[in-house]
Amino acid sequence: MPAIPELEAIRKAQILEAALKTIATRGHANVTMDDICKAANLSKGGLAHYYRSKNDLFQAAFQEFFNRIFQRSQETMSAFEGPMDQLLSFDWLYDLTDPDLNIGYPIVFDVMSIAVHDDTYRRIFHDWIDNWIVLLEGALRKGMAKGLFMKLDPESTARTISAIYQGTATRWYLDPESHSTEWAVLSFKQAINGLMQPYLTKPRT
Amino acid sequence: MPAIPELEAIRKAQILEAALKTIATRGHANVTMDDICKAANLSKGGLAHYYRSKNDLFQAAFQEFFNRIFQRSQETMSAFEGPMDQLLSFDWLYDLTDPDLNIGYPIVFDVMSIAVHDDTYRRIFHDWIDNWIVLLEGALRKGMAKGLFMKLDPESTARTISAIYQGTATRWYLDPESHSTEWAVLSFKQAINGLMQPYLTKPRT
Amino acid sequence: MPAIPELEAIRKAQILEAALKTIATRGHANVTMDDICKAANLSKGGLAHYYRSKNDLFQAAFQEFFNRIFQRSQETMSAFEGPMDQLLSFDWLYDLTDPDLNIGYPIVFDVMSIAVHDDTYRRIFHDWIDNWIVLLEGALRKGMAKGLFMKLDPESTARTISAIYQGTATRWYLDPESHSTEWAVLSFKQAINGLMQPYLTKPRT
Amino acid sequence: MPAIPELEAIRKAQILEAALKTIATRGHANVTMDDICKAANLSKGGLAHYYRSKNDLFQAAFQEFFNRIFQRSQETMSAFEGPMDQLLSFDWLYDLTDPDLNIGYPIVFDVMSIAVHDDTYRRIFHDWIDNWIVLLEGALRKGMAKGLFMKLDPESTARTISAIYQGTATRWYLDPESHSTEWAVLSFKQAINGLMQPYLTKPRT
DNA sequence: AATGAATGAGCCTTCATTCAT
DNA sequence: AATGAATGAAGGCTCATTCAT
Repeated sequence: MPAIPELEAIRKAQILEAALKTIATRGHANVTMDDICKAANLSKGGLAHYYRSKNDLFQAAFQEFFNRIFQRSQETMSAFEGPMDQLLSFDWLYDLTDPDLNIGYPIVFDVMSIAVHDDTYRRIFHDWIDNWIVLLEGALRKGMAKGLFMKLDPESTARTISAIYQGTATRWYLDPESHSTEWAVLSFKQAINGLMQPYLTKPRT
Repeated sequence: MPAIPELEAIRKAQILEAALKTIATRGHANVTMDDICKAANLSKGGLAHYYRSKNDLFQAAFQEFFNRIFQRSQETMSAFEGPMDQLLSFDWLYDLTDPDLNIGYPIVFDVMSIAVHDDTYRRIFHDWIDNWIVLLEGALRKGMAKGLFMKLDPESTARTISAIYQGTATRWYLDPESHSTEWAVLSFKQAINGLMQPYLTKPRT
Repeated sequence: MPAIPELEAIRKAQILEAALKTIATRGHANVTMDDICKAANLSKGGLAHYYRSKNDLFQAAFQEFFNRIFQRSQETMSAFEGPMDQLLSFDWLYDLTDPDLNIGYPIVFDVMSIAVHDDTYRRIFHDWIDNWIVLLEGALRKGMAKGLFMKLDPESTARTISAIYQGTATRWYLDPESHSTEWAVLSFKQAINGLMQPYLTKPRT
Repeated sequence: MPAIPELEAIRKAQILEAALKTIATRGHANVTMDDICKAANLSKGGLAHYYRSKNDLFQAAFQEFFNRIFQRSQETMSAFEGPMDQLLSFDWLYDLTDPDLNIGYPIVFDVMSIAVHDDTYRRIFHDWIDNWIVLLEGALRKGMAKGLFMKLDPESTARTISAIYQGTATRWYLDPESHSTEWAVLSFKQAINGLMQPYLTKPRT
């Protein structure tokens, strides 16, 4: 009978937060359990009480991160009405003052590099993408229904849009001197332009 | 007075090859010097004779990889004449039977995740991108000069194109079940459509 | 003012039982306090309330075991009348369906191996042996008085008998495929034959 | 190409020696790898170079011990001619100044207690016993052939003799105050008396 | 009386690096 | 040039014990 019933949830949140912050700061390969203990103000044993192993903790932390990001994406998107505005709502990705994003880019790069060799992480990555796709698909379907967008396969198109977002954001994050926010936003707009209004173009084969 | 003057070059190539293969297979964070020794058919001491430290070796290996990739990009591109064909020549990225690419994706993911926390690797990544940009820029300038492409800032456009390539290729590699090669190629074509022939479109603001 | 006055005794019995079962199953070196807690359906703190330390608990458990075994030995022996029958009554040692014996062999092996390096356990072992000796001595004295056994030093002879019992039982337990119960019983009978009726033999020097 | 080809054998012997000495002194459950490193004058890494894990090392050490003991038994026995003298030759077991025996008793107790829960150790124990049995069987067969001993099943009888040896030696070692060497030797002689010359007795049923 | 959260020392193992040969 | 023996620091994990509730 725990004195504080929510203690476990509190501690786990505290630990995951510490883990994400530490991993984002140093990179998952350079993070020790001790680092996380210090960041979480807990002893080794205390941490072990909540997460059996480093692997367990890391997976939980990454999962937690993507849950959070999905939540944010959903909220931000639903703040807009127009389908194109919804697609463009993801320019919140270009704001490093956002605490989620601040840790977000390092985390995403870590997950991708791990996913190459670890199916569990690959799954985590897939799930995040798939969730993202569902959001984009919604906007696309609405836009197509309203005749704003050309009728294309919504899922495929959503995947393209999401890939372009990630491609440009990656550059923007890793080499901001050569890739300004303006460049990123414009690149995206131009690219989906060709995607969403192709009836205006002479399509190349 | 070495018996075989080129021995050093031979050994270094042998070691770098072993390192790249091993890193690509297991991920840089999981590779030990012993792994590389075995792959290179050399002893610890033998390896140490050519690369002072793990860090030195890894940097040299990653650098070697990007040199190779740049070489390949350049060669492949110059096999084409038309500017658009040159831009599209990078669909060799979608062939995992290519030995460079087979290790390429894991290496790139590793480099990006390290680059977040290590300026040396960030520089390696930058340089690769910049080299790539120069190639793309060349095709763009030619296309613009010939009136095939709208006149835009060539560097900025090259960066966009390269980012889109990487964005779609990333998805294609990490989740091939949901991202077919056809999807990747088509996504790219549609995206640069909006980019390269905007005079055919009513640009959105 | 405890609600149930016998609670302490109940809990201690419950804990000792759990400890013995667990130690017998896994070996004392592999048993954690947590293992015992689970077996006893008690929490760490609950257990600590009754036994200050692991060492305390283990000693109490081993002591409890030997008390129980002595009790059993005494009871079984007194079910017989004839001195030789009493000596032979210890063939209850060859019945692993007996719950005491089931845990008994592992416990005895553990105690002996600990006793080598720990005087407290050595004492526990000694006391058990001495108690056993007293029982055997009784039968021997009676047999000698009745003229059934040759007159020898009763204690020394009791120790020999007990040692032979343990020697054969050890083999029987650790390698039953090569040491059948019949072998054990017969070995014992033959051995004490030479011991108890030496007047029938031409003693060797 | 090692400078000293026998280095591995030397180091392994040195490590096994250190391990046996340490285990015998403190008991296997209380021995750390560090203890053994110190006793072997090697660093942790140096030790790991020769034995992958604690488990590996311990098994090798115990195996080494029993090999040595068997060797000794064989040599000692073959120094005698007469079958009975050969059976009695094992009274070298009652000499703790013997360096093998000094560590031998603790090792044997450890092995038995581990064997209860670990089949590998059970096997080690079995093999030792079986080797011992072969030696004793040889003497028995010879004695039976010469008409010195009653004709019994040699293996079964050898097992009885060996069990009695171990039974009495165990007491002698663990409680020397109550079990003198004289007691042990005499106990053994009397016991096998009943075993080997039963034609002189009125066998009990 | 009893819980279980928390501590922190201790241990096994891994591994980059050094160095004698 | 090359080997591989040896070092020792560092990390993940276990676990007996303590203590607030």
